[in-house]
Amino acid sequence: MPELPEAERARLALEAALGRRITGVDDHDSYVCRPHATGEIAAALVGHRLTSAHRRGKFLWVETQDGTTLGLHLGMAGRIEVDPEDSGRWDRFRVDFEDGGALVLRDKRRLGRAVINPDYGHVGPDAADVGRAEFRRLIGSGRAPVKARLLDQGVVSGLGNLLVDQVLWQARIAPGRSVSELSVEDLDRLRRSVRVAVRSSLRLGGSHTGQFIAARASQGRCPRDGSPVHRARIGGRTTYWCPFCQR
DNA sequence: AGGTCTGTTCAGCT
DNA sequence: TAGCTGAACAGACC
Repeated sequence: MPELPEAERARLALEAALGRRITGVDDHDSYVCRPHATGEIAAALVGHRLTSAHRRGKFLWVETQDGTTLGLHLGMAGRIEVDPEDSGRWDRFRVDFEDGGALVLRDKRRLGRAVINPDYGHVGPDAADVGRAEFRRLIGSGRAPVKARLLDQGVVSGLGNLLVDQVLWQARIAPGRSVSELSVEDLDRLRRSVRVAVRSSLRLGGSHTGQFIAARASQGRCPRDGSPVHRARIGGRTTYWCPFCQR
């Protein structure tokens, strides 16, 4: 379920749709395609070809040769399928190509999005390559719990609930700590953990591959020191951490 | 059976 | 103003 690594997999899948002439678009799902009226996305895309596929954090977009962009987001349960073998009631958005293939946003929960010329100006730098100075400034200001701040896609984009717990465990920082209490050394260590955890999850194939996530799932013990893992709601999300090694 | 959940956006509070 | 909560989406899983 989609965090940065799943979004990157989707971006790779989108590359298979490039260069092919669009002959039809099914954009009738008014929730997934809001704020567009039915037919608006079709009118913007039919007759064109997609030329490139991009991603920042969990936000995806493809471009056509005339400069139109189609923004896509996987929500909590979405997948991108190019040339799917079947179709069904979970296909919330569909682009058909002249060659008979298609690009589909398949999403049981309907939390995915398809938008023409989306404004992603509010989306922060990608978690995989956020710079040190930028990270210090964006994460370190204010008083929010550090977990809530890391989940804010406008600050750094790509981290979801699972990755953030993994990152904070690696950095040995308790999720409820206020960012105002973090030293520059804390912030730099946290940034290293963000980059390491994200790159590792990309390599291993998903946001669920972190070492701490296994302990979390089995409501077990900290892989580092064996302490019982605590659970609480922080930043509006269920959060697991080791109260012994995370301070 | 009812509660929870890997995401985003927005309204409404404090 | 920053930051929180709940609603909306709708199925899977405990």
